[in-house]
Amino acid sequence: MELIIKEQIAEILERAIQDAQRDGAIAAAQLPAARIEYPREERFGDYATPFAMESAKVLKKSPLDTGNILKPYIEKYECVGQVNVVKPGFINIFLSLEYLFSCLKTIHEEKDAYGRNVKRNPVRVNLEFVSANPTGPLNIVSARAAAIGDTLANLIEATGDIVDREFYVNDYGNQVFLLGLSVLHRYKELNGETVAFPEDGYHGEYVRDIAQYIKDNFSDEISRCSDEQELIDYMARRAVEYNVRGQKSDLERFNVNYRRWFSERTLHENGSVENTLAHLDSRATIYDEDGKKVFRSTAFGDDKDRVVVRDDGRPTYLLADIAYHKDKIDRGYGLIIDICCPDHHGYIARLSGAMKAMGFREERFRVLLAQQVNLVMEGELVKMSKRLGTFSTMSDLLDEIGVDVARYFFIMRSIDSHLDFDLALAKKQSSENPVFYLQYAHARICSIFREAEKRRIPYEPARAEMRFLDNPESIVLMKLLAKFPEEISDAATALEPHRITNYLLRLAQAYHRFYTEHRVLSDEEAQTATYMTLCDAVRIVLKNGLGLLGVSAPERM
RNA sequence: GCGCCCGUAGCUCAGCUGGAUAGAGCGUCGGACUUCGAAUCCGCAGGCCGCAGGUUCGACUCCUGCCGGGCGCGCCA
Repeated sequence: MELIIKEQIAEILERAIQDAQRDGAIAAAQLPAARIEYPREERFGDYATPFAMESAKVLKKSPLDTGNILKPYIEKYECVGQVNVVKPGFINIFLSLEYLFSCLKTIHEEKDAYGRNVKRNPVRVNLEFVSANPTGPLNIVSARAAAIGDTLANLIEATGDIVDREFYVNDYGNQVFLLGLSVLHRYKELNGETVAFPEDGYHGEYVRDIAQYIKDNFSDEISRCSDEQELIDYMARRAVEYNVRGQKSDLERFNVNYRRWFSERTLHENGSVENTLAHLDSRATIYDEDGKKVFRSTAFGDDKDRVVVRDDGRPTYLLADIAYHKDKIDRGYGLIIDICCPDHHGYIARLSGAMKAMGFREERFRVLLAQQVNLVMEGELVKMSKRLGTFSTMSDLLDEIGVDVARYFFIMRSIDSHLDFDLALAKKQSSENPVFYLQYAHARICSIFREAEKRRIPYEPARAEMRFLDNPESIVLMKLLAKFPEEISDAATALEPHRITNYLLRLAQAYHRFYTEHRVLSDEEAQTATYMTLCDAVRIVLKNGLGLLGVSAPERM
């Protein structure tokens, strides 16, 4: 059974047009594609097409006439209810009650799998997100990227593709050196030495923790370091280890699990960086300038060429990152998605330029920018800076408001918009949070089933009858349930996870409305069976939907 | 100066890739529990979609120019 209704309607429309042409009812001309869209208002219909208007010129017919000709051709299909042709020339299509009723059965059959598609030829997708420097704990922006990335991965998987979640660890270069230097300084302090703190060092309190951790566990190995340089390297390596472990556990707590943690260092050590340079060179995109190697990124849309090897022979960060992305290409992914932080957006042009230079098709590389998060605390803006050590960590946030609320809040806004995250509000008014609204709907349904059990009312979906569902509240609810797979598909292709939170909100709202209007457990057995079936379907979809968001669906609250 | 994101109800934001009379939550005000969970529901009020042009049957949506807010513009990562 085809799950995406919109695609079914599109097919029906195509066939209707062909049939009409075959019968000579409309001209056999080259026609524009029959687009399917959603009417602005529900009362107009479930789906609409502007086809009659768009083909007016070619057909030399008024849109209303075309619409009326097509109407019977569309109406003869089982899943189509009413078809209306209105004012400017829209053809509005309603789904039939029979069809909606049949969707309830589908939901009960598929249960946890409802909404999930199976593809014969799934695309392998690489989704890289968070990829914060291993120089400290994860902050709030990383938390947003984590929620968005993981949810997006869930959505793409639900459409039938295969997603590898990946975290790129920048465990190489100057920042790591500075980290080592800072830790060494704190380490010396622990041993009673006093020296000036490194200028660009990391001031955060956690650096002392790392120093203490190293002192507690690795004193022996430290005593074997022969000089300062070796000592710094050692500190850096242990500190990275410590931080990555911390980041990993923060993310796991947040329900985010990676397929792979990719170390930048390995690219330098196994020759990938050099190979990538040679590869780019072989494609004539590298030139020499003052002893440096420069990538001609302007040939691929960047506004400036970029140095990839310094005059002292050391590769830049960009070259390693290109090597990393070459590695992804070589692993055979059909789609590569990066979610990066707002302060990296100037970087996108040169990287996607490199992808083009390596012959990777443009539309198969997507970079999403997870916009900034302003943490607001009682009306005050909280500044976040790792360097200054004045940031609030992701783990602090989870302590404050919990995983469910945090994930939901980060996902509920479009990825493009800056997010004002009012911590005090999220915590204080938690009972009025949208996430609780959704969870409440779920718990409420579970409660009905507990009540039924108590009263020894059996659950008999087979006895459900369509006639009890012919009322506005049930119809709205069934339409939403039927559209779940379509919502997933739309959100996944647009790479916009926030659409699912909006959808679930509408579903919960429709359910609460249904609940106030209709008594589920009544003396009429067939009606009870019908409404229990409907409620169960809502419960399944809520649970599956919340699952995609990584938010729990409690049975009682 | 250049580039990216944003500007929609008092506040926070949707608006499904150009469609019909612009929506929701919170907040304000007014209603609804002897009955399956009132963490709920119903109703009222609230708008020149930043401004000005352009594209067309039709623009919150696309183009151009301004105004305002945020971020970036390293051979740091």
